[in-house]
Amino acid sequence: MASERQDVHNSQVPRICRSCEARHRGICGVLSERELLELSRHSRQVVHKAGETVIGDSEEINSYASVMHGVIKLSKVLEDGRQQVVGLQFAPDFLGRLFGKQSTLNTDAASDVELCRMPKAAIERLVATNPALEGLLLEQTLRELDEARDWMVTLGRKTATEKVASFLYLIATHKDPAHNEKSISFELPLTRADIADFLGLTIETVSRQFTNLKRKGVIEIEHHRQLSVPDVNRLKRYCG
Amino acid sequence: MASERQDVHNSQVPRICRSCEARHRGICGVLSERELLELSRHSRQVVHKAGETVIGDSEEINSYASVMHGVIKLSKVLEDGRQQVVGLQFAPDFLGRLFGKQSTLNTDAASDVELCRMPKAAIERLVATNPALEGLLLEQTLRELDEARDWMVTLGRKTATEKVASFLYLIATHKDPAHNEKSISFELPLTRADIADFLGLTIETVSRQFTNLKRKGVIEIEHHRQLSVPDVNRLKRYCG
DNA sequence: CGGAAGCTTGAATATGCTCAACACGGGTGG
DNA sequence: CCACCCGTGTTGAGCATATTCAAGCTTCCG
Repeated sequence: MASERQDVHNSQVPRICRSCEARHRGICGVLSERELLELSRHSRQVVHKAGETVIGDSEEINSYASVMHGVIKLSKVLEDGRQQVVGLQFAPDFLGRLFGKQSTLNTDAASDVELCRMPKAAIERLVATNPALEGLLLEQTLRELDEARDWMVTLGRKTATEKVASFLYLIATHKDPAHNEKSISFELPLTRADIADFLGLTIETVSRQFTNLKRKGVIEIEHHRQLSVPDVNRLKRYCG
Repeated sequence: MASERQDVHNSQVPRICRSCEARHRGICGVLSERELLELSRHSRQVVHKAGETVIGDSEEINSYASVMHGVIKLSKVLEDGRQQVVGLQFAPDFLGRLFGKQSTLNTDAASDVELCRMPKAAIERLVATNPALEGLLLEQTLRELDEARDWMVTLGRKTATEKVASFLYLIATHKDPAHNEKSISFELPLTRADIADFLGLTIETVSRQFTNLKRKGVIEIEHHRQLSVPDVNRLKRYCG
């Protein structure tokens, strides 16, 4: 699974980048050899355990990162503690609000996570000089905006069952975009609490909707986080 | 108020652009004289009455636009008719999902609206050749994403009163970003039905929360759409 | 004047929340 | 090895908030 990527001129590719997902699909894919070499000199791979905070709200930003492995959870918290998850990021997403001086949200590791951390100034210099990079970030931002707007429909207009079904559908299809199979089995990257915060529900309601969907045969719960969906299209019909 | 802008070489500025808000603050502000001239040749100002659809969901996109005046409402609809407003756009925002082949949402005139419509291909050519334009669009997209995420917190985690207060606060501060005054008076650009669809509530609940806030003295309802807020900071405290 | 659109209000209902108890599994320490 | 605890998840009973359904009001316009 984690086999090393093959480059034509592997010797030219920085060591740190050889087995990196983002190397081809992420932002580094649009960098020249020279740019990549320069950037890699100042980059560092970092690991976070599930639950750890990567960057807290209103912390100063002095680096960006690429998600290499795992799931990142972006969330906002009201003064009295109510929390809302406003985005999930998977490999090879770029992490960090471009041009932001300080963070406006919490960036947490939802699962165990590997990141490739890059200095803020270096990225911003590259964005200014490499239109392809700027274009790629524009496309990611547009995609995130699309996703956010889809999610607003879920938050504002769907019932609890539909919300949970929509979440499961999101995860199921994201894991394996080439979903030619009717059935899918996967592990949830989020706790029930995280799912609740994502859906604007309580833990209890999420749990009830899981058992609800299970009773209807839409999903099978193998082991709390380990699920399978016998028929993805049937699941989709519960998404509202 | 709607006085003509003064340019150093006004003669070089296309006639159609002379009294345009977007000319300086919007996308046209980053175009060269030559680019602007070329673009203006293929642009057309269009007017839409409140309630009219500018672009429907899944319609093919063959133009972008700048908002010159009025408020645009972006919304999504579920199969059974449930609707969610996912964004509002004001002058001088750029309108249209870049690189999209067909629309993924409804674009409606919330108020009477003036747009400057520009051919899709022309804009995309400019984006590809003018990094400043690409940068400006990236910044607008990032701003929209920030707004969408703020709104997700409102949709997912706030009570009906907080939602309505948040909406009023949004409109009040957007009208007059230099809000040195304690009190503000303004006209709502949306009907109760639109507000409900924006907030994920029913019309009735929105109405009840208006009278609720009125009774508490947080707002004064002069004439349905015409409101005044005696103390903006007091309103803010109801936003959760 | 009649009718439609937009808004408000009331009463009954339903959906999801709160509070509380319990189940399960993994880790720690006696 | 067992006892215990803690984190995570499930389930139940009662309750609160927002919805539904229904009626009525005002304003605008033909």
